[in-house]
Amino acid sequence: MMTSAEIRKKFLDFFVSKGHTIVPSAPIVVKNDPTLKFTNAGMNQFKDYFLGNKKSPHARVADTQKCLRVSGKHNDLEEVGVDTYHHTMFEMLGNWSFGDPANPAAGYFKKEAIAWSWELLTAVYDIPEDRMYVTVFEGDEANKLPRDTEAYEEWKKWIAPKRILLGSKKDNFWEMGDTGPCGPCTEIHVDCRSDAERDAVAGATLVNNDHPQVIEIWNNVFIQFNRLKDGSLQPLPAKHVDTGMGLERLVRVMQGKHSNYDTDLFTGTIARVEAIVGKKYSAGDGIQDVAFRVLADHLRAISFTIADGQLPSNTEAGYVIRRILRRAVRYYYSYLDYKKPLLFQLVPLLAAQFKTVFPELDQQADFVAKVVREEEEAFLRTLEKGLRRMDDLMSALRGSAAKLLPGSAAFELYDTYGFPIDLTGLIARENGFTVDQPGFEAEMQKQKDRSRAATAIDTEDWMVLVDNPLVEFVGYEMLETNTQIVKYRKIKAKGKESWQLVLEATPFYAESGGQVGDTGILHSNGEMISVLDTRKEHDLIVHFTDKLPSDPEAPLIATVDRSKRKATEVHHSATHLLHAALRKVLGTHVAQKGSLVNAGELRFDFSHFAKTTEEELSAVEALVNEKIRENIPVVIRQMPKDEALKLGAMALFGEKYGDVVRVVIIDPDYSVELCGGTHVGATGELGYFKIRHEGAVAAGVRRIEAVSGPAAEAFLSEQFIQLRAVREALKNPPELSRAAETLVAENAELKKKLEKAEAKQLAQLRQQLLTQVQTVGGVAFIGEVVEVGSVDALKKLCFDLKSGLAMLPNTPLFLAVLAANIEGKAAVALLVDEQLVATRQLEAPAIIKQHVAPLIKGGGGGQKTLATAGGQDTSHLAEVIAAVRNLLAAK
RNA sequence: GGGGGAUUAGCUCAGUUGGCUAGAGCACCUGCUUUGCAAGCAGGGGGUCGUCGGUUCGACUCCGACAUCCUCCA
Repeated sequence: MMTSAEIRKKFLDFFVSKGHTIVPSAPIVVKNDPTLKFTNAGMNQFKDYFLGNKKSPHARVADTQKCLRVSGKHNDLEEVGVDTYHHTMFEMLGNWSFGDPANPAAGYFKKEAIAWSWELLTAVYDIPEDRMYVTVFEGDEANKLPRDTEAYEEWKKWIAPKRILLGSKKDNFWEMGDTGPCGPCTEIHVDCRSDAERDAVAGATLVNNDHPQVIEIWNNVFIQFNRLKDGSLQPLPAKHVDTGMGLERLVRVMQGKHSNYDTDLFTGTIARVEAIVGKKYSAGDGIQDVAFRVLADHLRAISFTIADGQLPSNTEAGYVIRRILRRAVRYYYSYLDYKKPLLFQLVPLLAAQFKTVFPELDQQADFVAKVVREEEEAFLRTLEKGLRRMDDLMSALRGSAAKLLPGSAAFELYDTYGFPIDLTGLIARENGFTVDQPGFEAEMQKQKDRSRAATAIDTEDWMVLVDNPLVEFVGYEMLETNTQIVKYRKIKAKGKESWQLVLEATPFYAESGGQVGDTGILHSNGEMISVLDTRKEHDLIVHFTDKLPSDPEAPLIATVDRSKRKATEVHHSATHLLHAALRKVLGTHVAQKGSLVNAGELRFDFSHFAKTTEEELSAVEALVNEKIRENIPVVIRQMPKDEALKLGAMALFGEKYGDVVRVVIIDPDYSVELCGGTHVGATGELGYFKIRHEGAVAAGVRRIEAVSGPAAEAFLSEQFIQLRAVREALKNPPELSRAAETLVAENAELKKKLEKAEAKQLAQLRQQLLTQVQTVGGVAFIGEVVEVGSVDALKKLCFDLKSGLAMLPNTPLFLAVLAANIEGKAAVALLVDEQLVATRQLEAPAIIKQHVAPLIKGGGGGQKTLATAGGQDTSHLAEVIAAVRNLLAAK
């Protein structure tokens, strides 16, 4: 039996023998494509070739591509692991031909693609012919699409006609979007059922019918049309082949298994999980078996995505990773009864398994495991919190007859505390409750509607002014150029209208590699239009503006905001110097994990396992500043990627296949990086470099915030001004920090002394008041206007009378009222004996509100035995005392 | 980008219509007790209640902005 590694290798070897170049898998995380967060098909990294934006350096290419699918019509995250053949992360084997009308012999089309598919499957992989079916596009009159007779004829050379099935537009016609390159495809299906089953039901009837044992393994797409906005099809001059074969399914067929999880791609992980949790996987439909499959699947998605540079987070792509990871935790927590971090323990095994295919995981295995562990621990804490909250909710409802947990409560748990709904249901059932599921769904829908409404963007069609333009970025050399609009479109978001423009030649740098997009001005016939931002869409440079020139076709002068660009370049070059310095000081394990470069500062995230010490940061700063003073010229060169790597260039994540790269060299022995950004001419332009802050952003990831150039100057001078102000405030002491410490300590001591003195004064006042006790209506009464410094002191004084009054002989009941003028405002405190409250309904807050507050023009309240009041009028304090006294006498 | 929640002692958290003299447990310090496993008793220190504004006689509490963290949705 062939191992998965052999099967993968035979695929690649086979296409090498057919003149293909093998390219590495693109990262699973996608940059510069607003429509896509993750690579979800083998063709993603070649999109620009199909769209005609770019020309491929090789006509024939093959690879195995890491893909991730978590949503879409055929792949819902919640379904993965429930069945035996859907995955979040999978490998797509593919072979491509990029047609070139100028050199048709370099590529190939249907004839070769079909013949080679057949050869590989039958001669190399030995899959029996009588288990295979192929489908061919039947045509679609409504869409004016012809039947793919060409593919049909090619297949007839190899396979019995009864095994060639016709397929509908849904299954056998492939389109990237509503417009653009498209074409018919032909799929190869394999029937893996037993002979008895195959005799009973004809395989042909099960093709494309979601049968778990009759599965599609290979799709060959023939891109031959371009669909226009009006729906019509134009034949493409350059025809392409785009194929994809899921490795996991292929291996399952070759190894004769009924489940992808029984192949050697997954059995290692499952065995390790069995050993850790002490339970057995039995390949069945039970929830425990689902849990094993979920872990085996999700581990791959999480590990490879983190290795490609995407950390779990609460937005966008990072959030997808977090969700996958949490789903895995949920399953082992609930169904394998394992309450500790588990996934991270599996990372080394997976890394070793894929060491030769996707070495990036093995190279960062420690880092990935650390990130996963941290994330697991965080979620387990969240679960604990949720469990506590659930207990509260249920004990509040315990008395109710229905034992129904309201949907709003379940949603609150989910939405605010991150507590998964299925776990809520599980625990509710264990406690004899049910969850109002429809109520939950309704709340969820409300949230979705709200979010969607807030982000609704209405994008109109591109208005194309120039066909097949020469779009070019000229901003490396100049900051101003004559140009014109090539196409534009209107965007509506949150009731605001804005415009996106594509220019023929543009000096505007589009946000990329952490460097922010340029801003500036477009001059058109005396009109000035502000460019608010510049961003990339695939390889298009899109300018964001708030209006459109009155004549869109008029020539333009495009001018970049020079000072902002300059300050940004300073920070970009500083980032390279910093990166190199970190590797020199901390070690070569330092790898870039994220970067932000703008006019005001730079932010650099990198992998490192300990806090960077003061000494290390100083050393980094010193090294960068030394390189600045050396005034090293910044050399930028285009060269083949291999040559750049030989030079020691740090290959950053986010690089796709493509031969020529741009390399930024600041002293070949110091810093060599692949980079598309803009830079200063020589390091001396940075002037000075200063780290402002260092901290952690995630497990094993540190962040440095720093400034250079004018921003550094401004930062230092601001710090200096502050320091001078402090120094002056402290009367220029010889040792500033000591003086400040002494001052703080002295201040605390004085405060304490003052408090003591005030307390003593209050004690004296208290003694004095206790000698002035009168008896009113059989109650010991103190009523006095006093002089104290604060409302708190008055309250304390009044409260302290309690112990003295309680000790008076023969007078078990007491009442005290004190009034004071505090900084021009009236303050009153009233103390009532507990028994007095009970027997005569003399509640302090009531007295305060009804009898005291009106006299001082204010309000008040408190507890039954002690209440306070405040007011603006201090002229009736004596009357307050009299009023309370009269009230006591009357009761 | 849009919601929800949180921020109180070194740590984990209470604090119910605005007015309890800002609290508990753990940790810390002192003393007592005790030769034993997460010891007991008594006493004590420690707080700009995230920041800044506002409302009010009075704000930990209400309102607004900001910051940080958690969480869901897009």
